[in-house]
Amino acid sequence: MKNKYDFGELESKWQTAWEEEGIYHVNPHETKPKYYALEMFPYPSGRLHVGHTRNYAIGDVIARFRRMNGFCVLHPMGWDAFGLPAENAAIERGIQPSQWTSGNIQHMRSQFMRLGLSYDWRREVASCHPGYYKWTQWLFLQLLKHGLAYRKKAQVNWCPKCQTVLANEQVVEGLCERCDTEVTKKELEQWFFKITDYADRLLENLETLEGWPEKVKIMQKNWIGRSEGVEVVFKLKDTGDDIPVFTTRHDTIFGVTYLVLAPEHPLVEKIISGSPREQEIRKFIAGVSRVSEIDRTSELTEKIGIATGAYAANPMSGQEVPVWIANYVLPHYGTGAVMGVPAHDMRDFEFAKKYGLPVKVVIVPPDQAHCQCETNEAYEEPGVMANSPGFDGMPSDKGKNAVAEFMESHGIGKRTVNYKLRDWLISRQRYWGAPIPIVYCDSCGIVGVPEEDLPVELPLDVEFRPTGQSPLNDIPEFVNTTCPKCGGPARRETDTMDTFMCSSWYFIRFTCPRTDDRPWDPDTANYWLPVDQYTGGVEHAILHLMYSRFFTMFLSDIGLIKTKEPFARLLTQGMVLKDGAKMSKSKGNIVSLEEMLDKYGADTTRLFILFASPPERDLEWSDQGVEGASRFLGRIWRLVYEFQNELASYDSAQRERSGLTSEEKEMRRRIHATLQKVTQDLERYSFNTVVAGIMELVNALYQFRDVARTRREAMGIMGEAVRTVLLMLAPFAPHITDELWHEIGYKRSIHEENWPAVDESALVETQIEIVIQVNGRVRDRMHVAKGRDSEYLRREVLARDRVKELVEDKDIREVFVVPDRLVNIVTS
RNA sequence: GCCGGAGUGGCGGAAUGGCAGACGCACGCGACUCAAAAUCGCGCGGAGUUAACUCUCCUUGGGGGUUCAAGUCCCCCCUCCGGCACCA
Repeated sequence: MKNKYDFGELESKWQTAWEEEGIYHVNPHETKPKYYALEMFPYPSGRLHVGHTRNYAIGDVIARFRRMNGFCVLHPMGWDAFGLPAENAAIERGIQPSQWTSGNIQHMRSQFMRLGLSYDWRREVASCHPGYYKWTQWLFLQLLKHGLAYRKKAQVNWCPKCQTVLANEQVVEGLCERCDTEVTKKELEQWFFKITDYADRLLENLETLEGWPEKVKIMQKNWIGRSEGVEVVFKLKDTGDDIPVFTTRHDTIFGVTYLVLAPEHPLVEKIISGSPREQEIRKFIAGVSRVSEIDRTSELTEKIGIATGAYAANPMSGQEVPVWIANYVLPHYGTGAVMGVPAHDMRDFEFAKKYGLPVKVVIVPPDQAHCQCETNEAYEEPGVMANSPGFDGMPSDKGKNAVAEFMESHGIGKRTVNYKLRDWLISRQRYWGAPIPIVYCDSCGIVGVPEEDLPVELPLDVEFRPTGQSPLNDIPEFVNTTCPKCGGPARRETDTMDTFMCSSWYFIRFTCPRTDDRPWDPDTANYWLPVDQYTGGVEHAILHLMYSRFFTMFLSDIGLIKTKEPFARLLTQGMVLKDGAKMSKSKGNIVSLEEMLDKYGADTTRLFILFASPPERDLEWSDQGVEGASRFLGRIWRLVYEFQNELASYDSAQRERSGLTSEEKEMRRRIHATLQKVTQDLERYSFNTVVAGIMELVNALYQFRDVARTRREAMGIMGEAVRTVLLMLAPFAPHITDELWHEIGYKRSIHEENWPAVDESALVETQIEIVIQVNGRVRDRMHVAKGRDSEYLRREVLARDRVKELVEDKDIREVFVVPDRLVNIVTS
């Protein structure tokens, strides 16, 4: 054994050995309970950074801990390999997206290896592989078959210079992220998934996800944005057209003083054409639609509107109110028309003040007898209805029900639920994605590619023209095909799928990564699913995690899997910061993972990351902290080195447990108390305190070295301690622990060992320290036998000289005794 | 604006309502060494007090409260971080 910890040689040695022996390979097991540990698979951007490392280090500790606890652990890794950066690389460097991606995957896989992560690499998947995206396409067809995939016109972000569609994330402050051209909007036929059909279930099921952070559940809840209200119909005065309006405040219906339509509302055209102010209004609408949706929906944007000259009748009061058009009404939410109640809605109030529209108070605060007719702000709280014939005096919450019932019984409105959640637009005018398996035929229309013809393969050798258009359009062999129905000439869909689609089911594919006649084998998938522990960044709290839930619900509805929720427990780890800020190239505060691995090795890097901060909190990078982690591993190395011969020859069978000295007993107590704490802390993912606990034990062992040398029994305890330390540390620092495990005489890998059991008998303490307080302040302490009752403790404490001195001239009012803990004497 | 989360030594961070500051970093001292590094050991919130073992007081963003006892529970306020943001 070397006297010095030399991580470089040792780490690569074990990585090779583990891979050769396949110790992390897993298959369904008949008797062991299953455990599916998963970390979010990365986009192969080029290299892993320390942020990734944190994610994967956390996941690896969880997987290894479960494995040692007798679970059959599925722990796979793969690549979310489609996406835009590959196309940018193609344009910038003239390299094929596929080549660029596979080069990155190779490099990053080797980085994964260097980190010593316990993956079953036989199960690796890449979403850009035809064997994978064949089934992504197949899933698209299932959605199509069940009426959940449909096509409609939608506005998309369009860069006139690049001649292409941009995703929202590619629009930076209204400009194209690549060429800084102002982004415009364009109507295109797009594919959508009807995720809104699942809105209620996505919301309701959140309550069943006990292992999810509250924060993520709230974010999803807000995103779904369910709101209950009524849809009530106003009639246009001249034409008699219906204008349905959605409101959650139907108790304020008598306070309506105007109606507003979104500029995109279908009735707008009919109302304005031929009106005397037609030109003026058209100009206004054009002005509004020029603004991007992001700016338009910002609260900061000034509310502007224009009167149409038309009037509509309030179905409850019969009162006629002017119809306006305004930028603050959104076409996609509710009915695209809003009733204006300035007295009880801040936005309406602001708008009414600006344009001189009347304010009519119909809700009075509960504590006010009379209506306050001069208001300078909207009263939005509940109150008592007023100026509402037939409903006056009703509390507004009751009034809502009464109004809704009245509307329903008179056929002028009905109760409705609205959601902020919109259908999922999955079309991308991109090359590097899974092609949408659709064919357009002049006689048959939209035709799904037959399942047996999948995959629709992406041509790999493509030319990127500076037009920025998807190169698929330029490949006649791809575009031109025959209609699967009629055999006539047809065109292929050239759009590809949103990459979130690829990542919405990969956790199922991992259960059967090489099955090629179906997406997965149901029995195997049902054996493994759901994922028991999912670990990843909180940035995916909404999109990825909600899409995956949607897919899982759909697949369970059509009987392809049993589980209704994909991830039983979710851990969202915090960011890695340097100098208080997120690492970024522009700030120049990047910590290079490669450098860390070269300089300190994987074990130290992992240990530091897990020790520096609790997993869900942000982590401040510290080079000195890394030094500390490195020093600790060196300390363990030297401890084992010092006792190697003795440890190798004293196996556990020779361990003496009776007739121990008090010092020896205390050492054994510490070993098992630490083991107990570490086990508990691992269960609750408190990795930083686990490491701290092991450090404390090692510190104690350094103090115990001289005792250990005194006799055989003591050395036996040293051996027990070292073995326990190595086992506890194995999930964190897998290389050094395996090396030392072999150095003390074991032949099998430490990663195939079981988690040690706490010896309860070692924990029994005979003497206990009792804290003595006077008026809540610690004034003394004493040692007594464990388990003494309150009466005994009270007597003993009051008999002490120190206590007598302290309470001398005062009356003792009360004495609180917490057995085995503390005594508090309260004096007057 | 709304919804989350956090605020504890010089720093990262510990603490089922029961000894605040575990563990690590930084720093100081000692041992080893010709010397340095590495290592091993000791100390380390602040103020005061004692010749000394000591003893006392203050201290978990600020202010109130509940309790024998509060970093922890309740109310109000401040700061920082994250998410949402005209959703009718």
